[in-house]
Amino acid sequence: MPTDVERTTGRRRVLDAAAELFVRQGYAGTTLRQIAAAAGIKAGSVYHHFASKEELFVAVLHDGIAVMVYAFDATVADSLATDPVDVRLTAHVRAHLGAVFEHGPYTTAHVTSFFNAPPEVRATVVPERDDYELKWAELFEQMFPGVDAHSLRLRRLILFGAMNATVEWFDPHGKLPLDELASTISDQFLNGVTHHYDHAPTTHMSSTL
Amino acid sequence: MPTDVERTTGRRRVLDAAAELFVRQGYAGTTLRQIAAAAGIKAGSVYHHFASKEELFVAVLHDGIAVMVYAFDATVADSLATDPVDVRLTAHVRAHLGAVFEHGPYTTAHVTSFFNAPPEVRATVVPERDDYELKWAELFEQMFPGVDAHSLRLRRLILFGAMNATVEWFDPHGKLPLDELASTISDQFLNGVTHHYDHAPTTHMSSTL
DNA sequence: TGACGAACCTAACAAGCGTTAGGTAGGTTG
DNA sequence: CAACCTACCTAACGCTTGTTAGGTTCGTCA
Repeated sequence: MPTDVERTTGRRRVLDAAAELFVRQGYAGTTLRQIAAAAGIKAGSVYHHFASKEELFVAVLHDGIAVMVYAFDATVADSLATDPVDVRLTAHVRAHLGAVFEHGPYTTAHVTSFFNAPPEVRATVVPERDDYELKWAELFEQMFPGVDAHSLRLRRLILFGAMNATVEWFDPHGKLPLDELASTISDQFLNGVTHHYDHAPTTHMSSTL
Repeated sequence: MPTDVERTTGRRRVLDAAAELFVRQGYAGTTLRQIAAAAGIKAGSVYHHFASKEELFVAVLHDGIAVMVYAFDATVADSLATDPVDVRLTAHVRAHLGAVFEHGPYTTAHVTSFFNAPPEVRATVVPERDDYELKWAELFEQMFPGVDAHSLRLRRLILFGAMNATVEWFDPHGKLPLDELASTISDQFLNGVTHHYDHAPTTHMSSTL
């Protein structure tokens, strides 16, 4: 039973192997010899497909964002602006998590190893990253028209943090379905914990010691 | 005007320098020569204080957790179990963020470079990490007594994700005060966005295209 | 005064790193 | 058939890495 890496060939196989290793070990922590071995070739042969380790890494990050952008756009195309906010948000959260957990290690690699990457590498990917963030910003403006821009940005970053941090604990092959995770995060974002078990928001719900 | 690193001496100075570099570059991306240079000594001299790079890194992570635990316990001591939930949660969120942004780079280093660290290093710190998580788990059980354990764990992980991800975008020297960030995250967690600008939760708030 | 330890230095080590040059096997195309 | 391309290999390069051994400086303390 071949793994995803073993099924593919050539350039794509190197990318797959690299992404998987970058996820766990980061950019600096992953060697070209490790990548080559995981792809079933020798280290020098990597240079037939990529000019440098840095270029390979950038290609992985690039693909990671592309998956996210595609998932976002597909969701926009699938949903109506007249849909209830909770339905729309859940769909987009689901799409983002789907990009992270269901489309290979590319998006995951982006989430876990972008921050620690060398500045030159980060600079290359920042514009694409901003594009994706802008999509969400516009979605939020549409969904929450009354809220001021600063506060809305803050809330959006909080949601992003919650979504991306799932890579550190969520197991896509575990008991909890991705759909459920998505709707929980969406519900949590819109209504909070309080709403869920007690209808008096915010004040004095537990007086037990 | 000496920086924090320049003020201290010896072992502590090495730790400070190391933590600061680990934050930005991760474990593998940071060299002993960089650390030594930032601490104002030579690479070989680091071994007078630490037996290996790994031990130095573990020491940084250890201190990072210690700061978090201390902040948590201090908050418990300062607040009453009869306080409203929002007050208690805000205080704990504030304490966690304070640990990250106001007590040197130790906790930040822990947040940004734990995941990518070599497995042996992670294994060393996991028990201490679990202790801290357990404190939060118990706090949550106290604050939200009606909610089932699985759901509560999920919500807690979502909050953790939101809090820890702030290291990637929040500027402690910027316009937004840490207090405000803390109360926003706390409010977001308890009540959600919806509650904030519209009292009809969850359904159909925007019908604009 | 002299012994001692803490804090640091210099100089080097083996191993591993990213990278390169030049070569080979096999398929495709004129 | 010859030319060429793609996909790899071998073998090495210069450099950096974590680490070590052996020395120096300097304050403390008996």
